[in-house]
Amino acid sequence: MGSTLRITPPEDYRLSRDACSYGYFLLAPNRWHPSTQTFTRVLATDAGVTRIAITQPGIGERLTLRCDRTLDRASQQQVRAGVSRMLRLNEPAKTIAAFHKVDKRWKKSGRGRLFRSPTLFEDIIKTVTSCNVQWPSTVHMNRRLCEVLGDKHDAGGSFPASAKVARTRPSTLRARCRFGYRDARTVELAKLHRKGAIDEAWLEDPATPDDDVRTFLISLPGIGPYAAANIMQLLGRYAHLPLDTESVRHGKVVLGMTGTDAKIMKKIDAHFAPFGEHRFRSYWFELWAFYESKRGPAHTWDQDEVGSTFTASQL
DNA sequence: GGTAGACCTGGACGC
DNA sequence: GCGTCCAGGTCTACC
Repeated sequence: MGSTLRITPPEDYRLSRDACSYGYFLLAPNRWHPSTQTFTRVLATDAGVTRIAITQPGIGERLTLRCDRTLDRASQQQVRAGVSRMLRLNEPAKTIAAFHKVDKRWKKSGRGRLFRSPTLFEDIIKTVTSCNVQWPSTVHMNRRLCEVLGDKHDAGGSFPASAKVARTRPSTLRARCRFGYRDARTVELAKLHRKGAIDEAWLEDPATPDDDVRTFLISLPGIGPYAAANIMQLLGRYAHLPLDTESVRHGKVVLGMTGTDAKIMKKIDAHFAPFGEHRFRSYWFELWAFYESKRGPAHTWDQDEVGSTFTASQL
């Protein structure tokens, strides 16, 4: 008999739309179940590891979190905080409306929130695992990382805490999690996080300028311009675009751009400039709409199939 | 400031 | 089954 928690989301919140909005919802330990429209994941708390299952009966209605073990008050708070961060429940309807005012294309569907991880550390590591590989490798690295280093649960491992990764040998990440040359960089990132050198409050503080955040992130091992821009959107800073080969494909195929890859990236940057501080969301939902036009709505995707085949060249 | 090449892995391809 | 090539972003050395 486990605990059941309930969270009241913003009035426009729709779980199937807002959870299935960014690729990380497909990465371990996250799992979306299309047949029941349920999100599950194994989550570590100070009191132990639990599997949570999140459902919502309808738009704006309360989210139900079913945990497979009974949680004490402190653990309940940790679960609530993690789920709130992951599902962007702190983004009220009015900030989404502000985005729709700038980019009216998404007003009807209501898109605006982007899925992320329960912790910044997980977002950073997931970003590193998405660099210089195709999607199936990112899927594999995250699954192995949870299996090898996560707290064990019948439903799979949790995402490991920075303290655990910091104690891990780079060779373990390389040999057992297929991290390749990202091994030492990942351990170094974990050490920096564990000792408090990555200050989430400062990074999320609206008073901290974007340029300062970007400069800091690029100073971290394994983080370059693409990864920094991606982590910034995960932090809620949407003014920069993480430009990669996928952006170039989008520029060519959807926007009809021509020229070298470098020129197309500059054109994309300029193309989305009018959306200002909402730039990334306009860019991303355009990409997402393209994927959904090929594969159907994201909340219907089969996770195993998408995990093994989802690459831009196959769309 | 710009650029070439190395870094790893997994998949595609040819033999 | 084996070898080769390629895609992917970051980092370093070099101009």
